Amino acid sequence: MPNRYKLTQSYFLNSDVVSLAKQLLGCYIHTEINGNYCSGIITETEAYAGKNDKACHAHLGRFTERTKVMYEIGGIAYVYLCYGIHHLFNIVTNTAGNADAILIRAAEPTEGVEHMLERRNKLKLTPQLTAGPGNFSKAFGITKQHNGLTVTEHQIWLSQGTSITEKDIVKTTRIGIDYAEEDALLPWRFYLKENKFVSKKSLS
DNA sequence: TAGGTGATCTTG
DNA sequence: AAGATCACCTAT
Repeated sequence: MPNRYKLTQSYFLNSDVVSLAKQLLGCYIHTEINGNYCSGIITETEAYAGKNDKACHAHLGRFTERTKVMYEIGGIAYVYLCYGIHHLFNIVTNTAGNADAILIRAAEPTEGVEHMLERRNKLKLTPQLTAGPGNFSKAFGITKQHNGLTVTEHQIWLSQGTSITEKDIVKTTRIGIDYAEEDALLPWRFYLKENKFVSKKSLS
């Protein structure tokens, strides 16, 4: 694996979840699960801004068995089951009590593609192998059993990537949150403009 | 474009 | 205790 700087917990304590969601683009994500090492470049993220965001599971301080890890200190995983099938991977950010999180929606594979293909039951590397939050998590081997684990040590960790500038980033609305009324219009989904490993290109 | 899928949450 | 909901994906 390339020698890169691992992102430490302090990186995830940023109180500006929207700007951090952008900064994660271009960073590497690594997993080593059941001995299978994989890595990829993060290409698509969404920001969820805690209690004041109608699209966030922690909106209005909702505190349940499922959402409780969102209130912990930044730098841990929030993984939950969506539509009965998909394990969606989020990184909790900010200091404890804020419940901010960033959904990782897609990545471009760099290492361990054979493990991704096997987990996804595919033969060829195509964008849909790792684009879309359910596909991404499955390819990288992330499941609900990683809920609450740090993303700065073993099993799941991130490292610095190439620097990305504003002009490389598309900002658009988040997906699948029509119930969030006016917050559904916030441009809090970010992806790398020239990258094919993205779940859904915005119109225009 | 519709249907599968099942944990989670809300309501009665 | 039951029904609605859901940060999605795949194949017709």
